Amino acid sequence: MTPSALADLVRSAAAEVLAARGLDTGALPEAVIVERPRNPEHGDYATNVALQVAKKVGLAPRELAEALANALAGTDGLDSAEVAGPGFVNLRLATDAQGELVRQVLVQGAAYGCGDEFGGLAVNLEFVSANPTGPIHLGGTRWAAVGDALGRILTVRGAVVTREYYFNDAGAQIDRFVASLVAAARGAEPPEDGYGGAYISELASEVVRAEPGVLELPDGQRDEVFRRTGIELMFEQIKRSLHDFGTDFDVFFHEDSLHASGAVDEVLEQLKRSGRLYHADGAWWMRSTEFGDDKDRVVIKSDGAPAYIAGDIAYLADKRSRGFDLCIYMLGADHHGYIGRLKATAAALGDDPDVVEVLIGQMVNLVSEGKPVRMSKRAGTVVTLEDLVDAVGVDAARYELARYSVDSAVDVDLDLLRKNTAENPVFYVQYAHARLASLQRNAAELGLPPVAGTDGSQIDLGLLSHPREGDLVRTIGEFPKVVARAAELREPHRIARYLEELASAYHKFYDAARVLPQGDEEATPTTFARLALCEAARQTVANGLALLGVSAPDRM
RNA sequence: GCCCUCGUAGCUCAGGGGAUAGAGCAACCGCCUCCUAAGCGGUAGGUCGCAGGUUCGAAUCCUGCCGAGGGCGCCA
Repeated sequence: MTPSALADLVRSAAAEVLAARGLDTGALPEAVIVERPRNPEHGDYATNVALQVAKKVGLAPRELAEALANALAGTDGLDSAEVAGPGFVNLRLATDAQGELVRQVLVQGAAYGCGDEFGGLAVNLEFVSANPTGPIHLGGTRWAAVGDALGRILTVRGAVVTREYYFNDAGAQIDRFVASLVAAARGAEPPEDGYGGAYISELASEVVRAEPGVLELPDGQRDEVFRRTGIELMFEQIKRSLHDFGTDFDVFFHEDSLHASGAVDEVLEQLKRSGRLYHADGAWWMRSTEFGDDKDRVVIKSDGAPAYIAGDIAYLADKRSRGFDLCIYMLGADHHGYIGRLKATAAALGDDPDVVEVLIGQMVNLVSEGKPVRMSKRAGTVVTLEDLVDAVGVDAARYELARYSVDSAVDVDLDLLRKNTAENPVFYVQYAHARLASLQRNAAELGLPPVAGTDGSQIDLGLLSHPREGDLVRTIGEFPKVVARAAELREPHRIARYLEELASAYHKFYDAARVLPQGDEEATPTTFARLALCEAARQTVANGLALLGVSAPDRM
């Protein structure tokens, strides 16, 4: 029995109890909470529903719990239902009903954990979007790992996700980037406010190699060549490192294209016509305060040039015109002021502000010798995506960055990276998968029929009666709920934390129970029941790691 | 000054209305003639920043304060 089936069972029993007493069944919560108590004495599962509704319907919590327990007692698949504490009902499943879950995982395979509560919602997920003026640094790397995982998680819960990267390839920032390239190519010092890292001179040489004679062109033409070629080379480098990191995008959107196509002018005209803009102090302002922003925003500067936000407005309009129901932006904490502005933009465009959802993640800090290291392109202390991957590999890097809530700032310890340490929890999880894969290999070598790919109907899963077996089954059973919750809250780290729990439950089981026959022993029904359980565990670990974009190795 | 996030074991962090607050790492003591010891068991380690409030019940929700980080441009 799955946890959700159990929850349904509890809810209908509770409804019957209330109805039998002529009480309002509407007092019941939509989703009854059935959770796994941390104390095993409190049963396999426990529900607090009696505590939640007793007051509403005017009953003592324990009295209601008592009635609920009586109604549940004797239900098919339940071994016991007992009242405890202030009004909890503790439940124990019959072993065969519990083992049924293993069969479901075998049948569902890679689809175990999927759901459809998003029902085809078209989601635009924009993340990383680092400026194309340099390589992806650690902050961007965090979003690459978390955003990619979120995309996978939303997808398996029924959303149709488009992953998008917004290149800010217009404006003064790019001008400085180009000027820095030109200076480097000419062997000059980088300009004030320019970029001076080693990658700049390498890029500059590449431009010269690709376009010989560029330095002899008149300044205007020369800069144009550096702009076009330099940006293109930088793009390629960024795309390549993201791809190598396992993060691919459906759309790389160029801010420049919004200006070139006239989309910016068009949307600004539209806003003027609809009275969303006003003219003051020589500039055009958006009335964003009317839509909850802190202050009105300049969208056309007094020199006539569009402000940065103008591109954002046109970009959102573009996303909506492409049919997205929900536009998610993943931004760093230094952009939290964007929330109000982007939502106001949606409102100004005549949209529901809720089509815009901004996820703010805290910063990634560098630590060395216990002290924070300030990242600086000039000082050469920028750590890039490649640096991280070189130090620990893609799997460890992705896992490490995805296992923390984005609400908490992450400290990356440079010394630890240099040590190439094996202290990362990713190994704990991957090792569980490798052990499980190894079990299936060994079973095959013993000539046992494979469990994977069958529906397990020939196997007596009621034999899984050891406490460690029950723990493992129930932990596996939590997976769909965890994925759903991660999708709902946009919190991929829940997957990683769950996997650590699952790996732990497996390692404990493995330690306590022998799976394969030893020596001259024959395979028994228990052998097959355990092999099925192990295959269900392996499948679940593999599905979870896939959501994080981390490999599930068969050997380590 | 205003806004956002955080403050939980020595360290890094989960848990975000439920029962005796958890994991990894670090420390200490045990466990491989046997399916992968990158594992398992045990010991030790806590005023969940502080003070009020809401509730049958608060680490969790609300208010204030303290501390840390990040924002508050006609920059992008």
